[in-house]
Amino acid sequence: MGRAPCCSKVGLHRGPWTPREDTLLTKYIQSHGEGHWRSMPKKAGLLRCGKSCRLRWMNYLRPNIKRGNISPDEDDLIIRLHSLLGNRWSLIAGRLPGRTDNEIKNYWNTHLSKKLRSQGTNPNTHKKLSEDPAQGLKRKNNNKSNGRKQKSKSTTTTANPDHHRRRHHQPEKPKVHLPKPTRVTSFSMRRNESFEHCNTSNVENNIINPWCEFKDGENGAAGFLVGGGGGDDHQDHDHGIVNGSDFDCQSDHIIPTGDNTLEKLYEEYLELLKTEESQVELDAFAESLLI
DNA sequence: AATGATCTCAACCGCGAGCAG
DNA sequence: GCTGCTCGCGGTTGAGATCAT
Repeated sequence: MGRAPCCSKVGLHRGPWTPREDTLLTKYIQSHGEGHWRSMPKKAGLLRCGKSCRLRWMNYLRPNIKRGNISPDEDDLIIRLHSLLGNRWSLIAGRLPGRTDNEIKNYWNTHLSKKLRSQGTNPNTHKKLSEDPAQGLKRKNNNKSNGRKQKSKSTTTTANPDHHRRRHHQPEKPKVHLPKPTRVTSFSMRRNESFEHCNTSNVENNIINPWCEFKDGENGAAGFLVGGGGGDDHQDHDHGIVNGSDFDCQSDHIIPTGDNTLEKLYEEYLELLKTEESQVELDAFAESLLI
């Protein structure tokens, strides 16, 4: 890719993972747990850098990762969360059990930003393009494909027309405070502690409603809402948030994306927007994510 | 069927934060 | 407080897949 490697990788494999490498990594982690990424490849017999191992595990090999088939509800939630959080993919992924931030980021860049654009909404600001001085042209962080000639087929934009119509009947959203991106860590965990030491407590506690946690303002707010997403580097275990892997087999009944849970989440979000103090509350909400 | 254009997404990168010494 | 190491995040890349002509 043209850039110098971040560390010495002489003799290391790069590019797509082979089934054998996947097996080696999976078996190693199953018997030794996560963590120690730097030394892991050597111990596992892999000619990969630690970063690559971690990425592969977090995004593809972990149990309970959902692949593809992003539902309209998830679609909707991603857009809503993006309007609130911006490009904080790990936080957004933390709200979508089983999804990784890399997947959501890709999905946003390849599908959702186009969809919003085709609907006359600036995907960066979530304002109507006609009302947005930027007109969706000022961009740096946007999908590079935006600069490309778009195909006339707009299949990716119309998976569920009714669904999107509903969204755009929403009242005009006030400006949402988007805090500067920052690393989010809600509580410390010793680096060499395996996640098994802390993740189970969340499942046992069965924290389900993140908005209650948010309103609560106690540890749970940071602990849960700070969704160190699934992501290519998801850090749920650090934050004690609940996501797909933490849900384990319970995820389907805790946050089934097909039922009205997502709607409930958004309804509560809308309630915030309706109030006069919504800006203050949203600021507080956004900041709570960064605690 | 061939070819070029465009899209998708797995994987890579640099940066910055947290932690230990 | 400083330094070095490790990890996590978000942006970017490019090979392969898909589409249009």
